[in-house]
Amino acid sequence: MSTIDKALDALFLLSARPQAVRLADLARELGMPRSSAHRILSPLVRRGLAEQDSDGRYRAGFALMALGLNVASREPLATAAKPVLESAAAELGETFFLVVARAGRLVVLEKAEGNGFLRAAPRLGADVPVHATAVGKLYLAFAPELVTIDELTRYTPATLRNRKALNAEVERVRTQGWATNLEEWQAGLAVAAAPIMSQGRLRGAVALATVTARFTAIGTPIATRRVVHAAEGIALRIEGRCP
Amino acid sequence: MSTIDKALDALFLLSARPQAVRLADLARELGMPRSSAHRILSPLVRRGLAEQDSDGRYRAGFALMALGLNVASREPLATAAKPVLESAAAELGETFFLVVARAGRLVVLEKAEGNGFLRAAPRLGADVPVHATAVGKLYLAFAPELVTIDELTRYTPATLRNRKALNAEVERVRTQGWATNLEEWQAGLAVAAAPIMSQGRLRGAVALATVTARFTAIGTPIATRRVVHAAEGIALRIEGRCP
DNA sequence: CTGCACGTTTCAACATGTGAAACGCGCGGG
DNA sequence: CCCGCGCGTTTCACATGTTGAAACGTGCAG
Repeated sequence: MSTIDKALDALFLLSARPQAVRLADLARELGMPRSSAHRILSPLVRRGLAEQDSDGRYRAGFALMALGLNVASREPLATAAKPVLESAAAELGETFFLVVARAGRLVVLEKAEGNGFLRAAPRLGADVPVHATAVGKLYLAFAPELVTIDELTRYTPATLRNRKALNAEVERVRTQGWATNLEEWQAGLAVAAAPIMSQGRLRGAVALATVTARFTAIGTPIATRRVVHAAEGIALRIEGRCP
Repeated sequence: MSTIDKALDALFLLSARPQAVRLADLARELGMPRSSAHRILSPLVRRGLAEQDSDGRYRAGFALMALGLNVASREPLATAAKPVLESAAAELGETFFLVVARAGRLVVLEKAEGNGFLRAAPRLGADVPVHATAVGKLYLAFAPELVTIDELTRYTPATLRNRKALNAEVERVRTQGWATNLEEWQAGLAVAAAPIMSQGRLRGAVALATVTARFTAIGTPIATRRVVHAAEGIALRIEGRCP
């Protein structure tokens, strides 16, 4: 294990902790003496990736935030999607977001939240399961090689938990061109999603997420039409055929 | 310079680049042979902090985004501020955001954007200058030890560029309890900001940012009253005295 | 085919990281 | 008041990981 790996271990550990960590604890968890942990942390602190509060404890630093946001803003898909998501969210008053596959996982890249008191508020950069979400079904239908699906974890009673049922659902998604998720991941959460296709390949997906009650009030036809429209709008934008 | 420093150099360089970088270029910019750059990158790639596209070029990885967002969500001030910022933004239709000082610099921690076609859209995690912003003046007035101010860069004709004028302005801000910035940083941008005080200390600032024309239409009294109200609301929330 | 530039791998020389021990400090109990 | 404890930090002989020229395999242009 290289020195860099050890530093990254420390960095990930700090980032995962909600509160500041004492050097002694951090050293114990990393399996190294305090002096080594201290030496490893000092370059991280110097660059602002880690910080030390007044009583000596270490926390993740703000420079991490700036680094991470550079990643998001660098994605042309995210910048293309933002206005489209916003106008869709403003129109229906519901949350729309953009999800893409990276390294086999589904990541929330951009979002525009609805205005409800109760509303979906996905965290940017957060992971989303494959087999229990509308976006996951789209990827399984149109680009299964881009996602890895380890096990069919049961999130709710509605979660599809056998391959046969999931395959049938994916087949349906492929023919109809959009996907839904009715409380299969989280109780009370209903989602409609549409694929963003460009040059014959799946680039990402737009999803509309809301409380099940409001989803049924809106109606599947209108919801799916709206996400399909948004996805097509984004596809046009990334192809440069529409400003 | 330690190995970790070199890895961080590479990481920051990748993050700063809008596009993928070739190994040879990266090695040249870091002043090291390609083999060293390659060895340094491999742990970064393994952890997802860097990625390689199909033609071998390197880019910043998505794990960076997740790391950075952990930092933001860990801040109790940000979570406390979010609903307050949102209701203020919804009420006036203008952008409200939360700024705090970290490591001597002013960082945008949370935001709620307005709904105008032309609107302020600060980037989370982005830096803001001290001497040419409303929030900077608040920090100079109430917690000057938390910010460093290197030189009075001239951003616009309205930027305060001599210490005497700046000190007078800061003095005025201290007595009135809020600050404004009328195109001192960016042409066309007007801001009103109020301090979030808790336990006698400055914890951050709420800012309302909009186009100058709309700012004058709203009027300084109303704008400042709204940011002061929002700042006080956030202060109550972080003290746990209000849900 | 030839030449070039790229990303990657190798390995002896050597710079760099390692960790037990010690330091200075703040704290709480005897 | 002093003692012992645990903390973050510093030190230094030792050994481990890093270095970089060179070579390899590949893809591409002439």
